[in-house]
Amino acid sequence: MNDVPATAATDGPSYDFRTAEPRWQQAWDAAGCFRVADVPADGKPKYYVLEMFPYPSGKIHMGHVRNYTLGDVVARYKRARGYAVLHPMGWDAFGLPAENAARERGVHPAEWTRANIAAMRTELQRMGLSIDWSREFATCEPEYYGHQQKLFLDFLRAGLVERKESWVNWDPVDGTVLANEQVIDGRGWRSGATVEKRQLSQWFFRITEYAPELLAALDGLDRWPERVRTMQARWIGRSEGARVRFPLVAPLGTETPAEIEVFTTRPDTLFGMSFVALAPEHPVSAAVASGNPAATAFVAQCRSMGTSEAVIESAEKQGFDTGLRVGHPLMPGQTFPVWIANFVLMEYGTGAIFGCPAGDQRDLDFARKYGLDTPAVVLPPGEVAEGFVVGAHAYDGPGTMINSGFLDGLDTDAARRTAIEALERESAGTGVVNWRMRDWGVSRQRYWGCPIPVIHCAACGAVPVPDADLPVRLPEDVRFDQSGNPLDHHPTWKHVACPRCGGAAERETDTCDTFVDSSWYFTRFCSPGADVPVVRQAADQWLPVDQYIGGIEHAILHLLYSRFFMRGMQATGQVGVAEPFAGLFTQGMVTHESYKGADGRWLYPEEVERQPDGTARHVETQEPVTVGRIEAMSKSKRNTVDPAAIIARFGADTARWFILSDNPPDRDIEWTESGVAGASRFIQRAHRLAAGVARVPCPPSMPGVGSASMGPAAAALRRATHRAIAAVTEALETFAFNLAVARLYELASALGEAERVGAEDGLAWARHEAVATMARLLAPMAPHLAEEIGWMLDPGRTSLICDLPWPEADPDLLTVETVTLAVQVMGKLRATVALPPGAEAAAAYAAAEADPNVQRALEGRRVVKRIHVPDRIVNFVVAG
RNA sequence: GCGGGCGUGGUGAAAUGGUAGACACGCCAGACUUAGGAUCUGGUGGCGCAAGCCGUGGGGGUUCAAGUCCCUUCGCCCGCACCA
Repeated sequence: MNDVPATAATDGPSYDFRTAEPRWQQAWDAAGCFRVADVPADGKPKYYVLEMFPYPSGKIHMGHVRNYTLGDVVARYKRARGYAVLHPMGWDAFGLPAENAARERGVHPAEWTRANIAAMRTELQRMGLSIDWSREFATCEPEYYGHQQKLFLDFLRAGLVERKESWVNWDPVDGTVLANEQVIDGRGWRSGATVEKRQLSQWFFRITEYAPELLAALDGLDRWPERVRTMQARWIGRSEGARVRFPLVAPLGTETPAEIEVFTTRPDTLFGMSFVALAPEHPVSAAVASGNPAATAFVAQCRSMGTSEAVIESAEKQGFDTGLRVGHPLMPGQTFPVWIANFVLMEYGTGAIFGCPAGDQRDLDFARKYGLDTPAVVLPPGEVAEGFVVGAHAYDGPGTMINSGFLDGLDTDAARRTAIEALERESAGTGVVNWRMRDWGVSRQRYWGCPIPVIHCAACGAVPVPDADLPVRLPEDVRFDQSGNPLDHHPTWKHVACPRCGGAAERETDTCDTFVDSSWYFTRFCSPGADVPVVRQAADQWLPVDQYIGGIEHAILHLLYSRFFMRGMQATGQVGVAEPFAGLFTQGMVTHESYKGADGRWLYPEEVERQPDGTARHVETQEPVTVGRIEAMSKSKRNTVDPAAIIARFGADTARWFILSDNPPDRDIEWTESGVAGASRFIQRAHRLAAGVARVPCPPSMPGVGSASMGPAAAALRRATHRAIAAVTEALETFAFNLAVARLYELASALGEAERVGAEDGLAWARHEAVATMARLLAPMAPHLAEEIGWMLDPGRTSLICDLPWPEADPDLLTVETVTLAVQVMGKLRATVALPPGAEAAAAYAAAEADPNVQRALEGRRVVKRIHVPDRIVNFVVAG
């Protein structure tokens, strides 16, 4: 069969993504390609792909484009590999920005949120994501948060929720509690008011119950980044040590404890004690302050100091001598002073420490400043006990105990154990494991959140809302024209009858931290329409999430809370597994140059044009522009590029292709005009190559590889095609999407070369095979183009590319005719030789030695050793 | 301070201990043209006419062979942090 000569590639229409992309999106939708059942019966293995769901701010940003493109590549690839793939999308729709919009623009949070969702849904759908949109939900709708209230009550009944007093950051102007992150230099981030510490009654999830398990199970999360596991482990913060009680020599009265309990990881150094230091918020500090203006002033001063990094760094150790003294359980008759110190944290341990200046630099600085003792107790290896004194630096390493009574002569570890035994014998302390993590306070004095389903009754206390009365709906008619929580100000909403006694009672007006909403949404996706939080069968089918993808910024809180929530849901029988996310991938950020105008204001990229000489000018004014750092896109720096504009101008496939190319997905990527243009050119080129092939009908039969009926160019193209299958598959399996892109560029180049060969036996068939394969390999990354190419090759087809199985490489075609071996002399490259694959060592040496360059390098030298790595390298080791 | 990561061409980056720089951007030269955000071809780590020499932040080591493994040092980035 004769091939029709290839026509020039430059004619014919260019790829019109503007019509093609919506066409294929509709085709996928009409065919229901990406829908799966809650409990499928098709026997396929399951794969649950999830990207962190977006907050509906109104527009998608490039971080979303990257996140959802990465997830879509995985979802489409796994689907082609024969998995039943669950790939849903929803909205993390509660939160403060909606309330701010209400205050600033008078639009109701619900209205604002729903409009944003509608706008963002359209933008996401234009990306051509393989999402089962029938599962979509928003956390702000009662159909979601009502079930969350049910979970809250289940957790309450299971003892995983409790109400307790706690210190909070209170913004007196906004009338609300602030998270630590919302307190900036001691002031509320919105109001600017000085934040007060208040003790409030709050609802807590008892996440500390699971601290040991949340820590231990990290080891099993072998498809999580090491970094994230380390961050979580540090957050949970397990440390072994002892609690030690020091009796007050003269107790302050019956209201105040008669002893001070400290936590220490170094009970071995108890004989090195020089003082006790209390946190300013410690009850004993408060008791001292109540009768002592100087102490009161000191405590107030500590409280006013910010907790920001810079402040801590520069803050000097400061203390206040209370005049109190404590006894020592292991040193009868001795007493030590009790100080209040600004460096002791109420949040960690017991809020009190014993100071051992010899073993802790902080304690040493403090002791030196206030003239306290600094007894040495640990002798570092190689030091002599006689005359050993504590110098400028505390020693916290291992050593031998001195000046420590019955511990003398023991090494540090043995002393630790012996000291704990002694403490326990004296009933003065006990060995304990201390955890840094604290319970999760979820009460927020906000309107736009999930109402906590509890009713406060003067007679019955906090009474759960009966299940039959769920959901507790947010009232729609609320006002945002005064500070504080609108739910509190509502004239009627909170006034209800007590479900237990029928008396007058009040609803809880606090709403849940929005982290609660995102702690179980992935379970809801398994059965989003159910009238219970989750259908157990559906949850068992899909969970855990096989691949979760999102930003590193959620490495701790969101992921830890979700891990806790799954355990709670397991304990209450909702789900069967404990870990929500079997695989986690944290993507890098999308960055861009930043620009500053002559007036010092940030400029958007579209306001700036680069000059040929590398400088930049304002598009309109032509004033010079300063090119700033390349950093994460952010509204404040205005270095953002709008995905909707990019998709309108270049198409979704171009945006997807660019965001996948160049950089590995876990690294930051710089968005550049030239990069996008390059991606766009490839999309057009691939289309053009396919069009050139589609113009010639595909011969019906496949010529045998290497047979006389197949020419060398055809054979080479077939090899390139099958190498591409193997290489792209490997790249997609390992999240090396940038390499998958590179391998497809190579396949396109091979097609281009074949195009120039002209007529050759078998080439037409090989070109069809190459293009058809390229379409399928492109499909996870540039799905619209893939469908378009598939359609061009076979306009009458009824199947979609996205429904085809993943191609398999023919092993016979992965072999090569010759391999190039590097020939080294003493490790230096001297030549390369071409040999058939699998050539024996003798043949390799012979070929190498025949090379003139090698001969010159070996001349006059004695070969003492020859190395042969098959198909790789020959190395001659010479003497002289 | 603690923890993690990263240093490779003009740029983004590749590289099971085995030819450093795949692929792309940019640049250079050429071809073509219905001048397009084209397309196609060739070239492009440095020095050198060449043979060749040098080259993965610096220094040392292991090895026939090191970007890769080990030690050390410098620089940058991210996270956490008065954690007892």
